[in-house]
Amino acid sequence: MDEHIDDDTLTDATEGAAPKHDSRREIIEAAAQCFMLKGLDKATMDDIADVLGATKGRVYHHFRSKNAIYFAVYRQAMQYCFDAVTPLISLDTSNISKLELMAHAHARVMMDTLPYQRSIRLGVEVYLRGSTTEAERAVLRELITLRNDYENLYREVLRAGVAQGELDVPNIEIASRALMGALNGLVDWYRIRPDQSEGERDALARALAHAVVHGTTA
Amino acid sequence: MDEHIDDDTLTDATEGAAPKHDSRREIIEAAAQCFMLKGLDKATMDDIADVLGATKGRVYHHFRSKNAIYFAVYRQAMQYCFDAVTPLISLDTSNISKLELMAHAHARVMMDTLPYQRSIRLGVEVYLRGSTTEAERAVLRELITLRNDYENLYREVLRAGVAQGELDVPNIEIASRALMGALNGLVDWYRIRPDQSEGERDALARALAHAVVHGTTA
DNA sequence: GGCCCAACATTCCGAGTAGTATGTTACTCT
DNA sequence: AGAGTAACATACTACTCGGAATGTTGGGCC
Repeated sequence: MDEHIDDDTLTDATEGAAPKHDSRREIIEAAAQCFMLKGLDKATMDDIADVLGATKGRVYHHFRSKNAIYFAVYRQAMQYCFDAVTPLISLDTSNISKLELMAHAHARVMMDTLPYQRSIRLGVEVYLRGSTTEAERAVLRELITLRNDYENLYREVLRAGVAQGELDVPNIEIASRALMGALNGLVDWYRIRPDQSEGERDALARALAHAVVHGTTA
Repeated sequence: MDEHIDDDTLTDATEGAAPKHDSRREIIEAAAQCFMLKGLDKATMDDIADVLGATKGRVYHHFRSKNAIYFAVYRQAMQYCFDAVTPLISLDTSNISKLELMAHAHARVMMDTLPYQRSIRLGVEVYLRGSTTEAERAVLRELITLRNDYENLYREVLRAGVAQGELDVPNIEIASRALMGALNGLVDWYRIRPDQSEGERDALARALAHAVVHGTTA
């Protein structure tokens, strides 16, 4: 009767190292593909199932709702970002080069996990407006916090860089927003070309990292 | 029988200076509001009509489909950008200060016409995937071209600035993408606060313009 | 070898919604 | 003044899609 929902279908409590459910991951992957291609609303549960060569039954066996899948995709997308950038913050280099390394790594993640990143870009707050349960809103708040924590990694480096005199950032809050905007915007214009090599993607990431850190002035 | 659709419901051929249909503008305005608040799919035709205190009849009298409204919103959003930035490109200043002025103006437009800018951000290509008519796709291509023309304004200034030695931009294409990404990202985190003054919004735009042009290095 | 349950597949339904068809009003033009 | 029409409102339909209820199967377990 009290209806509290906090099972792993919604919270997806950082499951152990065990592969556990490979099927779950496949569903999340398929969902990310569909969300990227058709949008959050236009992508139907049948679409997701079709990608897997299955039916809705399989999807609903692992996720209780479409929103739960979206949450899982969102969480996975953020996880990719953390995994790529977190190791860099403890590096022993100047803050400016650290910042560029982080930007480079982030750009790489945007390209390498494009379906996930595009999916979460299609409106975090705008998707699910009003018509959601309190349990869902709680998960959403948690995801927003997760994203905020990630952006704080950059703010910290900016702050340290200013303190060290390496960086000149009049407004750290604005600068970090600009930084993330420029980096995340990659998913809007980047297109996967099958003929592009690993080196080309890396050069692209490097160029973007340079642009966001050094700006355009001589 | 040949079914060619190119009336102004879709193309909205740059109508003369006459106010002509004020009702049309009101519908576009209401639609932008709804799209921003609920997303392109979740916002229903009834929602749009409700904002106007009217019914679907009025909306469908002026627009033949929901997509047509979205196109109109998109076009209007781009028009706002052009109106604010175009006059600046003929200014007689250095390219670097011109670039900053353009960025500043763009940031202002993002804030001042937020519903429009947020609407067109909710997926231009992703919205309408496959299930659209050829006539609609033609309009979409035109809108993409429009956006590309706008971004070319910035590329031109960047190119000129590099030629003059004022700017240091290794990759103009990437730099322009980063620039637009940082500026457009404003609509993702900017929130209208009724207590904020004109000066505060202007300071915000100025700070963002500084950040995107000068980067973070000392 | 029967039990049991996870992991699906099948079937169905009802709510919500884009679009249509038709009715109504008020204004203009002659 | 009445005919025509722009500018809506009302009423209705057809269809999609999320979700639930139920059926099926294969493999571990004792």
